[in-house]
Amino acid sequence: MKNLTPKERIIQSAVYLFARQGFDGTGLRELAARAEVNLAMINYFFGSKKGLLKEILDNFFEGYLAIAGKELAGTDNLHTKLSRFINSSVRYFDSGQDALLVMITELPHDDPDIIEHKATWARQMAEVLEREVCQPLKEKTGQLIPATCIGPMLTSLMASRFLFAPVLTRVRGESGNPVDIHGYTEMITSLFLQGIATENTTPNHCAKIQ
Amino acid sequence: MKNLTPKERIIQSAVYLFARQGFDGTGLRELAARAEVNLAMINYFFGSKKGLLKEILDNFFEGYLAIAGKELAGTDNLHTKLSRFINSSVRYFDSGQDALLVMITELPHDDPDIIEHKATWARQMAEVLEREVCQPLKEKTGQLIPATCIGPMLTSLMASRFLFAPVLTRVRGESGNPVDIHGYTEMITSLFLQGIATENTTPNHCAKIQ
DNA sequence: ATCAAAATTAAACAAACGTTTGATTTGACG
DNA sequence: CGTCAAATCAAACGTTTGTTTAATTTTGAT
Repeated sequence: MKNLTPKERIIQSAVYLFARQGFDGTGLRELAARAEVNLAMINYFFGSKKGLLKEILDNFFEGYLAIAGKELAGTDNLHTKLSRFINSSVRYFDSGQDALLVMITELPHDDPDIIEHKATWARQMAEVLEREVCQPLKEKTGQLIPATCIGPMLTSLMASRFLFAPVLTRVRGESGNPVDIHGYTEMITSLFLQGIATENTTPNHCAKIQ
Repeated sequence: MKNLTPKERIIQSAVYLFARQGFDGTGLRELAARAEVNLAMINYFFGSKKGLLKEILDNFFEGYLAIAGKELAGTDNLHTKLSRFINSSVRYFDSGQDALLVMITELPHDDPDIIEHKATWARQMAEVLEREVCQPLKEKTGQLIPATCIGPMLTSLMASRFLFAPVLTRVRGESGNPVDIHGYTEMITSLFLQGIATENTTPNHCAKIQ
């Protein structure tokens, strides 16, 4: 922690605190203390508290969009591409759970400074999905499902474990998470591609979950 | 609005503001002004700001749990029960979008006063899911998928449209939502039960999941 | 009409908020 | 060594925060 630059320490501490207390629920003094930085440095580096939030959101979206661009592009079949995308995304969410939570909890808020910022990222993501998922889906199966539906659905689905994590640890008590991150990824992939199998009589009995 | 009791006006205004600005981002004076109520009445009725939040969360969870209890119980086959549950839940989310957003954005926060409260509701929900979904699923298909996974997955999936709504209106520009609430419900149901169909030639498309 | 309980009010409280200022320290380069 | 810019600091700015107090009005039952 101490080998990081002050700016990095601020971001890291902010992600940690914003995820647990919310953006408005975290004071800059508490943040400065945790980052072991003088209070004034936050405004010095980021201009304002909102500027700090913007940088955090940018960091997250940049990585997420890069994954979408990389894993969904190409001429492989949709099944494979989506499988790859879910794998990388869940790993990305897992490696930066706090940043994911900050992104999601700030998602619905309508602060004019922030919402256009989020919309810009969402537009780019929708573009990729439209081109690499929705179009092929339409051509192959005739399904008309807009990117502005499939994006939120996929993201929410993949994020569910992390979004509920703080509550679930209380629900399950002392026993740890019964499903590891790999099992979780398989669950999401299987669910998204084949749905919950409610019958075993189906000819295509796909991979048993877990 | 004015035919509501002061207490009802406070809750209604709080849900509205909390959904758009967050719990900590909303001041009690702004809230009191919107509810056309004296500032002190909030603490008079709810004890504290947090007490108000608890009541909002209670209202939401009570309705959601009731739907789960009603639609998932019985001896109908899983497919039918889940279909019913998704239908009712999405309608419930849609009719109280703001309350849903408050619930979701407050979900990850670890305020000790609130988190046990949320865990209590989550436990009850997990109980219903375990009994009515996970057990039948195990018996019929051999799938071992815990309620603490399927609950978050289902809830997040159904909530995705509303969680992203404030951003999506900016993404799509002036054109309204291209998918109405009925189409959305069908989408979620189809996805959850059958997955995204990536092929129109169905037989054994179950590729290796990474 | 009376009276106690409930509801409503204006005013004040200390604490915490985000931000700014101006001085001081640091580190690299000529 | 001197210098300039970046970095860091303590201190204070004016607001706003959630909460409490005490007084007042309204209500409903006797």
